[in-house]
Parts: sequence; structure tokens; C-alpha cells
Amino acid sequence: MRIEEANGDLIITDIDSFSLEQIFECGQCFRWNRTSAESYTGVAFGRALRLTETDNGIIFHRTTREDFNKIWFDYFDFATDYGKIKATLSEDKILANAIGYGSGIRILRQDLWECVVSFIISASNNIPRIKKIIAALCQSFGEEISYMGESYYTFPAPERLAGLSLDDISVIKAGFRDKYILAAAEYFANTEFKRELGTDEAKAELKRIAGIGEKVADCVLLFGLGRRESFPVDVWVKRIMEYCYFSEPKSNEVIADFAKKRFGTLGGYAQQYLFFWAREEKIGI
DNA sequence: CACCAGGCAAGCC
DNA sequence: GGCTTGCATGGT
Repeated sequence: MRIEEANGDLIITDIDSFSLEQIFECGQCFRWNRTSAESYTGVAFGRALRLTETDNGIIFHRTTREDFNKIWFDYFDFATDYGKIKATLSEDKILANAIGYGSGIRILRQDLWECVVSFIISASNNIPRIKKIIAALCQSFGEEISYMGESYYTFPAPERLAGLSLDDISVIKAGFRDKYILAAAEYFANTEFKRELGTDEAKAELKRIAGIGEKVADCVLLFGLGRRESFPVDVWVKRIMEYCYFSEPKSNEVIADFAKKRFGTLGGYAQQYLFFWAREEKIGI
């Protein structure tokens, strides 16, 4: 990876595995939107950012080396060798095929609290509406920031949401999930989450929060706590796993156990390649 | 008009 | 333990 500065932009070259579309459309995040054929704009960790994909590399618009080192290097998981991960997973022929569709995926290292709320909202919902609800949450309760001549909104801190009433939060149209958002806000406003917990212990702790069950906890572990062995089983992953590995219906638990044995510490990466492939090609539907 | 959407909790046995 | 149902809202 190389970094050049050019009148206020950073240009990152020699990047392995980096497709804006695949990273932002693979369902792991909800605050990035396509702003042109080659660019996406979003907000993370209190910063707005526009990215453009070019033949030479990726342009990080209007940002600094300081923010790149402090925020974006980790957020985009630049320390991880995706070539090595893909080579290992490709020993499985089904994964090799899935990786052929999403070879530019990277798993973002997102904010824990934002992940908790985002995946609470994801329950029994579809991705466009998840994004809409989160945008309303940020616009209503986040802080306005100005970037490249436009307004963006940060993700509201738990302290900002804790104490709100169901009526207060009804403006975001989260439906039955509103009470879970408030419960999570109460928890995170009053609790320092023990990030050093083992994955099983961290999952058990997350599941104490109303609205967080098995699948949401797995997503939070994977995207918000960097637990790359986590393998969330949702309707899409269930369908594609049944189609590719079982040829018959199986419970989520059976699928999760199978994935743990087969993919081990790379379960989360495998899950993202399978999820992206399933949705792109509508496999098993 | 039904039915579904990156599920979860509560209520049943 | 496993299985069923209700849940808010918006899109097809």
C-alpha cells in the first residue's frame, strides 16, 4: 500500500482486495451511499468521507494523513492480508466460487455501539429500510458535520438516546424495534463494554440486551468487535448453506456448528463471501 | 390484498 | 429444550 497527497486528497495505491461496491453493498454497513458511478460517501467515527475508485487506486477525498492513520486504516482493515485469507478459503470449492463474485470485499472494523443499534434495527427488515431508519436516527439525534459543501450527521452517542421516550424516538419509524434501541442506549450509556472478553462471553453479554439474539450478537461480534471467527446465520446464509452444503433444510444452530468446524477462525470472511454471492445471484431461491 | 424483510421475545408444550 | 406467534413499517 502506498499513500500520496494531492491538494487535499489522499490517493491510496497498491491496495489488495478493495472494491467500493462490494465493501459497501455486502450488507455489513448502512451509512455509505453511492454518490457517482465510481464513488461512495459515508460517515464513520464522527467523520464524513468520499471515496473514488480509479484505475490507479482509491481517492480518499478531503482528508488528512492523521485521520487516515487514526481512523480509516483500521476501519478499512488494511492490516489484514485478504489474499492469504482468500487462498485458504478457496480450498473449499464452494467458497472459491463465492470469492469469484466478491473478491474485493473487506470486512470493516466498525464502531461497537453503532453496530449494536444498526443490527437491532436490521431484525425482520430489509436493507434499504434499515438504511433509511438509521439515516433518520442520525439526522434527528446526531451532530451535523459539514463536508465537501454538504451536511452529514454523526451517529448519536448512547448518552444522547438514553432517556428518550418511545414517543421521542418514534420519528425514526423503527417500529417495534424502538424499545430495543432505547434499552441498548441505557446499557451503553451506563456500561463500559469489556472488549477483552472471550468471544463466547462477549456474545452472552450482548444477548443480555433486549433485542439482541443469536444472529444480531454474531453480527456485532464480527463487525463491531473484530471477532472474525463469528459466522452470523441469517435467512440468506441459511438458504445458501442449505443449498450448497446440505441439500435440505437445517436449523440455524446446525449450520453455525458446521461453519465453525469448516471455516474456523475465518468464519466471518466466509460468511461475507457467501452472503454477497447469495444476494448477487439469488442462489437457492 | 396478502406476503415478506440480515430476528427477537414471550408463550406454549 | 423446540416450536409458534406477534411485532411496526414499507415495499411488491
